[in-house]
Amino acid sequence: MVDVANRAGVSLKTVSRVVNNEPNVQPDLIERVLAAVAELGFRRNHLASSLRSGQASATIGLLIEEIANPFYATIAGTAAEVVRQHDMMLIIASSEEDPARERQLLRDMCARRVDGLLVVPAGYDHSFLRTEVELGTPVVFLDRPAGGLAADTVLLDNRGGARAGVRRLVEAGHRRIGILLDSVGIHTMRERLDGAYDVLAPAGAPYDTRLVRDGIRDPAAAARTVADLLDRPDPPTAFFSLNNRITVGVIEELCRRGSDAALLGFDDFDLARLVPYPLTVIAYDTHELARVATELLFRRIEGDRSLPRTVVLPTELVARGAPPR
Amino acid sequence: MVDVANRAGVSLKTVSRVVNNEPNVQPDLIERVLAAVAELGFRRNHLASSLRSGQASATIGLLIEEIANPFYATIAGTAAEVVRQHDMMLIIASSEEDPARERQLLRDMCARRVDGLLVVPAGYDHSFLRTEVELGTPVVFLDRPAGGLAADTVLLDNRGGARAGVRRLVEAGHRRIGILLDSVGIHTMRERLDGAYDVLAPAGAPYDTRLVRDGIRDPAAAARTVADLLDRPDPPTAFFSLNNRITVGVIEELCRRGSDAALLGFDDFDLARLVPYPLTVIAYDTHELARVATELLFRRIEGDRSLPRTVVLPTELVARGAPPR
DNA sequence: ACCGATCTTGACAACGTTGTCTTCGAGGAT
DNA sequence: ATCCTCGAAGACAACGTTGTCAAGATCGGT
Repeated sequence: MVDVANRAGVSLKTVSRVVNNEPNVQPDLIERVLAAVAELGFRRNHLASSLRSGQASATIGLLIEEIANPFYATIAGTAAEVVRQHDMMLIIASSEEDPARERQLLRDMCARRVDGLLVVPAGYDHSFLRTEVELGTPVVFLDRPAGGLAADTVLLDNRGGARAGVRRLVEAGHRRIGILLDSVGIHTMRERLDGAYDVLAPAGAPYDTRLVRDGIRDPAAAARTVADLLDRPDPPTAFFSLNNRITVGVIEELCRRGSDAALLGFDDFDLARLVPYPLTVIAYDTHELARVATELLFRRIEGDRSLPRTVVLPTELVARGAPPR
Repeated sequence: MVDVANRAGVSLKTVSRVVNNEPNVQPDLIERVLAAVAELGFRRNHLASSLRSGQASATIGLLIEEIANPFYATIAGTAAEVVRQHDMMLIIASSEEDPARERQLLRDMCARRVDGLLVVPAGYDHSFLRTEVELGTPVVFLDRPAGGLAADTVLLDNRGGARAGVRRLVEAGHRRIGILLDSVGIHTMRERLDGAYDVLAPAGAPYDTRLVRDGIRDPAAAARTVADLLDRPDPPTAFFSLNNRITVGVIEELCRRGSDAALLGFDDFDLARLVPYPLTVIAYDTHELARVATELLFRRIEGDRSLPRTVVLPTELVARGAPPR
C-alpha cells in the first residue's frame, strides 16, 4: 500500500480510502490510485485489515462431522450460500465424531477470529466455548443440542418423526420390528429410538434387546444384521433403520432374499425413486435446517441479544421406492 | 497478551515465547505465564500472528462448483483431511459454474493470504492468478484444466474412459447410441463426447446430431430425453449418459418402459448396487484425485519449484446394477 | 472581507503479534 | 582474575492496514 501511495503520489491513507470505496476523494486521485493499484498488482491484505479495524474477519466457521456425507454436504452448501450473500467466507472442518478434535478445531477457528460459529456437536460439553461467546463470538448449534452452554439450537423433530413412522407400522399390524442404528452415543439416534418405543411400548411391544441392533456403521453391516435377524426363529415382520446408510444395506438384503418385510427408514435419499423396494422414509428439509441456523447466526452477528432459542423443524412421512418387479 | 504479561510479571516477549513453545524459558516463568493465560482466558490472535510472521495464514482455499454435489463433497472431505494433517484450515467456496464468481472468490481467498489454492476451474481464463502465483501462492487445478496459466493440474482420463466404455458397447453390436450430456461448455463433457466419437466414427457411426442431446441438467430432463429418443422411428439400442445425475433419469425411464436398451454411464454412484437395471459405469477414484492434488499443493508450499506438471488418473469400467426382476 | 461549515488530504498511532538486537549474568577455560 | 561463550529475558520496531485527529482548501452567507 505504501508503494501504491508513492507511485500515485498520494498518502497511504488516501490509498486506503480509495481501496475501501470511502467517499470524499477527488475523482482524479481515485483514478491515479487505481492506476497504481493495477500497475503494481496490489492486493489488499484482509488479515491486516481485520486486525486493525476490530475483530471481524468476515469469516464464519462451520464444524460438521464429515464433509463427504451428503447430509453434511447439504448443510455446508446451504451455509456457504447464505454466508456468501453476506460477503463472507466459510471455513469448514470435520470433527469425525471426536470431541477432542471438535474442541481443538473450534479453538482454532476462534483463534482466527471468525465472526460466528455453526456447530454440529460431536461432544457433550461445550462449556469451553463460554468465554468466546461472552467475548462476542456467537455460536449456533444444529442437528444436535450443545452440552453445558446456553446457545441457539436448530434441531429436527427426531422423536416425533420416529413416532409417526413407527405408528404407521404398528397400525399395519407390525409388532416385531427390527431396529438398526449407528450408535446410541449420538443424540439423534437416541431420540429416534425413544420415539419408536413411545409407540411400541403402549402397543404391547416393549423394548427387546434382541431386536435392537447398535453399532452398524455401513451398509454391509446393516445387510449382515438383517440376515441375522431374519434367520432367527421368530423373525421381524418389519425393519426400522435409523439412518440412510443403514437403509441402503437393509434394502440390499431384503431384495436379495425376496423378503416382504416392511421397511421404514429415517432420512430421505436422493436415489430413492430407483430403489426396487417399497419403503416409507421419515424425511426432513436439510436445506431448511442449515438455512434457519445460518440466518439465526447472522441475526446474532448483527447484534441480536435476545435469549437463546431452540427451533425444532418438523419431519414428514413419505412413501418411496417401487415394488420389486 | 499485554495483560497476560502484566499478570505474570514478565515481558510481552516472554509470553510470546511461552505461547509458541519456544525454548530457553525458565520453567517457573513458563508456569506463571500459563497460569495467567488460563486465568485471563487468553487466546492467541492468529491473524496478528500471521500478519507479523510472514504471510502464512495456515489456510488453504478450495474452490469447487457446488459443495452439495457428492463429487465435490468427496473432494472437499479428502482435501480437508490432508489439510488437517498439516495443521491448517480449509476455506471452501462454490463458484456455481460462474467464471465471474470464481474470479471474485479466488481474489478474496488471496486477500486472506491463503497458503495455497485448490481450484476446480469454472472459467477459461485464469491469467488473473498469475500475479498471485508469482508472489508465491501456489495453485493446483483439479478435474479440469486451467486457462492461460501454467500450473499443476490433476485430471481424470475422461476421454480414455469414454473410449473404453463405448468400445464395449460397439463390440456388443450397438451403433445407434443416444448420448446425453450436461453442457458441451464444460471441459470434461467435451472430452467424454470426443472419446465416444473416437470409437464410434471408425465403427461407422459418425456424429449424429439427433442422437446427441445437450443441456440436460437434472434426472427429469434426462428421462424426458430418453422417452423422446425411444419414440423416434429409429430408436437407439444403447445410451451413454455423461454424468451420474443424468444416468439416474435414464434408468428411471428405461425401467418405466421395461426397455432393454444397454446403458453406459460416466461416474460411479453410491447406490448403484440397488439399481434395478444392468449398467456399466466408467468409475474413477475421487479420493485419489483430491489426494494427489492436495499433496501436490503441499509440495509446492514446502518449496518445490520444479516445472508445473499434469497428472492424469485412470478410469475403470465396472458392471453395476441388477437385472430388473 | 470575514466567519463558519464542509470537503479533502495527510500525519500518526494503534491493532496483537513476532523478529532482531541488546543486556545481563552465570559458567567454563585459561 | 580475565576473557569468552551461552542462556535468559526484555526493549523496540515492524507486519499492513484503518481510526482519529488536525490542517488546509473551498465555498456560501453576511
